[in-house]
Amino acid sequence: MREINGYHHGNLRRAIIDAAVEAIADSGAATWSLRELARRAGVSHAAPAHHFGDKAGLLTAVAAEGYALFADALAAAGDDFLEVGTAYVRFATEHRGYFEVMFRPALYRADDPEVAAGRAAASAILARGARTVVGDPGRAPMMEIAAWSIVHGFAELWLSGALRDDDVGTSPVPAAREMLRVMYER
Amino acid sequence: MREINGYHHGNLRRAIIDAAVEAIADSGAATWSLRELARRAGVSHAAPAHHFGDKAGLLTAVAAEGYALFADALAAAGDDFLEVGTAYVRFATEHRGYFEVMFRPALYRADDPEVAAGRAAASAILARGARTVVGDPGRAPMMEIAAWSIVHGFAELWLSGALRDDDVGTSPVPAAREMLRVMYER
DNA sequence: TGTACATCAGTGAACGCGCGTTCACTGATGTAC
DNA sequence: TGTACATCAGTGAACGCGCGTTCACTGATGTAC
Repeated sequence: MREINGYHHGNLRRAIIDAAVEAIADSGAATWSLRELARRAGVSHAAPAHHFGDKAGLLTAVAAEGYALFADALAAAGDDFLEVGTAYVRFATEHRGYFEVMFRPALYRADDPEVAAGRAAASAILARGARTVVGDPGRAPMMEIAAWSIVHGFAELWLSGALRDDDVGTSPVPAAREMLRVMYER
Repeated sequence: MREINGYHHGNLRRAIIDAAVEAIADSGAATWSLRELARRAGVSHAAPAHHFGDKAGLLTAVAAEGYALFADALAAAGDDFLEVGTAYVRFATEHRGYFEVMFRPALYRADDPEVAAGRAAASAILARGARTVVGDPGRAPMMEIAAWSIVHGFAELWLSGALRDDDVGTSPVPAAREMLRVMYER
């Protein structure tokens, strides 16, 4: 798997998080045990607890890292909501391991400061993008929630397989872009 | 709990499903064991396996019943998408135990015929409603997916607690109706 | 109406297993002198 | 440069526990005669 130079792993924390994200993408956030994850990462079964305490601690780290990556991905898309919204769906589908944890706060410690900061950053960038498709400013708050809902809903529906029969299953990102274009382009 | 007349429970299947839906609404679909559920339902620990085989079997029954209830709830809302969409969010928030299972097909046997029938029924009613807010017929397929995404996304965001800071948390149904009005009313 | 029997929903003891947790230990690395 | 020591990431054996599963049994109900 990863190179191991001697007794110390060097990147055990990294290896465990990567294994967790991979396992979640494969089969959900709750199907595996810490021991199974340790096997997957090729480390001793006591290592995950050593670094993260318990499963919630590990998933808190996954959520924190996920929100940071998510904020970066949205920021890189610019201001235009068609681009930001497409980036939202791209992140969800290409990093479903992170995404599935991030939006299931019962799995982790949602009040963790690093998680909260990442979530706030992502939320601000998304809201900025959403403002570009809000017409009447009096309707802004609801239009922003609608914009968030549409990209989030598309992502969740695709991840759950619900859109697989609608010729959207194979390439969610272009389909999402097309949906946003049809919906928002004037 | 429920009345038990003698040795035979009479409604053990019902009691187990109800306990499952309640447990899922409380803390997610994967946090409990069949033994814990049996304790909750006040039956012997072997009873769930007796009726459903395993957890996937039980969750298949939950999904099947959920889709049937869901289709009924959507049908009762009529044709107007503002009503159907609002009913979608109402069902998700008032029956989150069912809803959370229905859209996580990894938890159950998604190819179960009863599940498939209920899902098809619900989908048809939702699509009929969505057609009332599609403008240009050439854009219909994508507009229908957008309409589904917006109500599904709102429901998921509310259930995950993501909208709790936006003054939407306490009463999701009126907020959803308002969102749909702002988005779709001409 | 009464008896005998088949059926089957539900029970509860027993099992082997994988789990999280604990804890003494290992050994690589950094620092003081 | 060399030695001694502290630190700490990571190990692996051992534990008690709750789990799913099995299986012989219980007892309520329906049916045949």
